Amino acid sequence: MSDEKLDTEIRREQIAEAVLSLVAAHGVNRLSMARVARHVGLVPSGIYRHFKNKDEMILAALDRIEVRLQENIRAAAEENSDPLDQLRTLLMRHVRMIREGRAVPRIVLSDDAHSGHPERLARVRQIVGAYLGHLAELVRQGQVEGTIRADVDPPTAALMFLGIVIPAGILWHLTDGKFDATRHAERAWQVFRRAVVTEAGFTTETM
Amino acid sequence: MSDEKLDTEIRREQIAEAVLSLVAAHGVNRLSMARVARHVGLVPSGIYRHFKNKDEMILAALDRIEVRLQENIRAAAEENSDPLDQLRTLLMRHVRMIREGRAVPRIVLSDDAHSGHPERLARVRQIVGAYLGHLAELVRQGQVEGTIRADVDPPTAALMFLGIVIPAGILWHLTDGKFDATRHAERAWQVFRRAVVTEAGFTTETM
DNA sequence: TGTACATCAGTGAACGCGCGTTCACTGATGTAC
DNA sequence: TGTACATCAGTGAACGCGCGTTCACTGATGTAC
Repeated sequence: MSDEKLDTEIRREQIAEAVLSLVAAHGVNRLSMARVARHVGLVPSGIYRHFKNKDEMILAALDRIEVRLQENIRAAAEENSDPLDQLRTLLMRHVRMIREGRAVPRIVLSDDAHSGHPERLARVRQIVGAYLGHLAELVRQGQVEGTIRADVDPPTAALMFLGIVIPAGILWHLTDGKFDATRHAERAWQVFRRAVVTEAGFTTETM
Repeated sequence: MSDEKLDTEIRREQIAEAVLSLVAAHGVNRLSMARVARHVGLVPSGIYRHFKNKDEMILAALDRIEVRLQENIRAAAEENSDPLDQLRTLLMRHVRMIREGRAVPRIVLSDDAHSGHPERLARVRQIVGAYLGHLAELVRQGQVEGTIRADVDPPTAALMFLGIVIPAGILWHLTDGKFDATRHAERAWQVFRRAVVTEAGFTTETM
């Protein structure tokens, strides 16, 4: 099939990326060892040189998802100092992730596909939990700095923030990309922002 | 297996309900003809007396989901006159649906499981679209009556409303029911309401 | 009320298929001498 | 610089399994006479 022999570290990365792009295209359900193998130019059994089994292969893909989410958070923090601006940047990055394939939400949110695979479920729970924790921390920072209302419960706000992104992703996918996720995110952000911002935050910011 | 012979109409209902409860318990992925058959006391091939194939069986389950959603809307309209109160009632009914098994969101939102089944996808799109339309209409009514801000885009508000429910359902399921969806819904509702209500609506309502 | 018959829900064996996984193998690559 | 060898990524045939679906059948039920 392929006449090249590649180092297992390179292959592992290649395979994990193949998993992400196949999930983006066809969903977790239709992910098979044969498809993944074909995508990287191997024969199905070749995958087993690099991963013990399908579960471990998917766990490797989850690792990469975690990295991407952390990169988002870091980039948002670098580009903005104000927590509300960081949230806005994160929102737009999420929309881009949705439009670029939706692998991340698709693999993270299809609990269905993970049921019966406790390790995967635990990993997803951990990734989502950590991400929500980051978001809540941003809300808390905004409260300390006085731009976000003190009476907002940070975990609630964090989940509501995902509540802009997740349904948008679902609708985007349900309509084959016809739903305008960007426009929804922008409009929803205005509404969300109005609900959590203080007068101080309102006057000092532009968006 | 079963010594009873039942009318096909009764069986169809029974089977569609079995689909819903099995999806609630194990997800769309693990739904098999054999499981459904066992659940209603039949042998797998027995299902084919009542449905042409698996797809048609699932479409029948989708019909029942649509009915339940419409019942929710009707009940909310009967219990409240004010659109904002109707939304709040719907929210709490959604939370109850989540806690009672999550079959509705699970089957509606697992686009994964529907990919490669165009009829199912189209039906889900139609059900979700109609439901969002109802929600947006409630927002519009509130604007006419002056309790909801005129500058809120009704479809955006409708999707944000689902943005309270959907992530709550996902988290509830991801944590095996440990996440308190009711509390989240109540807190998120306060935030959502504050973002869309007018001063008139604020003073005339209690919640 | 009793009998013959048509209907049709339920059965169980069998099918082809795609799946995840195994295993003995091949042969390219890098290393030791 | 050239040769022998160990390593190990990739191969392809084979497996057992659960799946959706089919089909000839059985036998309970309701109806016509």
